[in-house]
Amino acid sequence: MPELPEVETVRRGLHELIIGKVVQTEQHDTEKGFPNTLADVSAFLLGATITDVRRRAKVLMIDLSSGYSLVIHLKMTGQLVFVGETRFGAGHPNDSLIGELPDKSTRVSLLFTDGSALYFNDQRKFGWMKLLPTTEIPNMKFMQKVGPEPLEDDFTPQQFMQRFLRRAKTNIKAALLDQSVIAGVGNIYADEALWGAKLHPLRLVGSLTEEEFTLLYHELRAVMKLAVQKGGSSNHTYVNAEGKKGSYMDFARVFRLEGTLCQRCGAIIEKTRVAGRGTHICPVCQHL
DNA sequence: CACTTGACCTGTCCGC
DNA sequence: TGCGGACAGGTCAAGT
Repeated sequence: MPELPEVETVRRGLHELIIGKVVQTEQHDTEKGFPNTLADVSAFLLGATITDVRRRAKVLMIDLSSGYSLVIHLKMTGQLVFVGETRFGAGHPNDSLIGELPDKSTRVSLLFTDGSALYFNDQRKFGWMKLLPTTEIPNMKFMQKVGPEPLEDDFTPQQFMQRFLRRAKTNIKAALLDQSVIAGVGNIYADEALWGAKLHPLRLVGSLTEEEFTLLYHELRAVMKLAVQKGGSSNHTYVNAEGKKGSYMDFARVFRLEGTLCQRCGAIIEKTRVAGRGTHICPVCQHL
């Protein structure tokens, strides 16, 4: 499911909904195949108040008054859904895509003292939720190597180009997806940004001109900003903190549009495979 | 070291 | 209607 815009949408929703809530009980999936470290340290979870909800790259952090944080990666199919003013297991927003919670893909349930709840659902179990001291988060392996946030105001085209040149001999799509180059880009927004910059995904990073890097920088930021504004993109699994979908796909220009006409030149959009991922291009605009 | 590929899981869709 | 295989918005460990 989620790339930076989707995770940011979830973060904003949770920030509105769960700050100040006090954790009363917690249940988690103990099946193998779902990695989490909640069991060992639940003493730092129960009775704690939620103080902040943050994001770095595609990782969410829910800070607690105990000095610990829930650190969450949704990977492909993870969802964090808040259910307000109900009892455990009862009810949900009327326009939600989510049925009654918890359900068979619920991995973690957090019940708050006011009767509301937060559910971590994950069909494919790639996602994870860990509880660790807030001060330890920057020491996580992922945090050590992850690249800069592309939407930060102080992120410049020069930085952008320099980060990519670390991967000069691979193709531009693989480099965009590499979290150590730039944080938060995934398959949707990689394809959308490459179309915007008229770059073929197989172009070698080292072959791009400074002008092409600058254009890609602006296209990537524009696409991600629009997606945040639209609440992200939704397939059948992505939902925000209220269980609702985002509308970016209404604005997509190539992603999952194979067989339709390129809005820029009228050629037929094609789907191929690059860096092991389904890849959508306009074969005319985005030449090698 | 840089780069590519397979593995982790479950569900769905598509062709036979 | 059933079955096999490919594939799904991510990342890491292993391989070359």
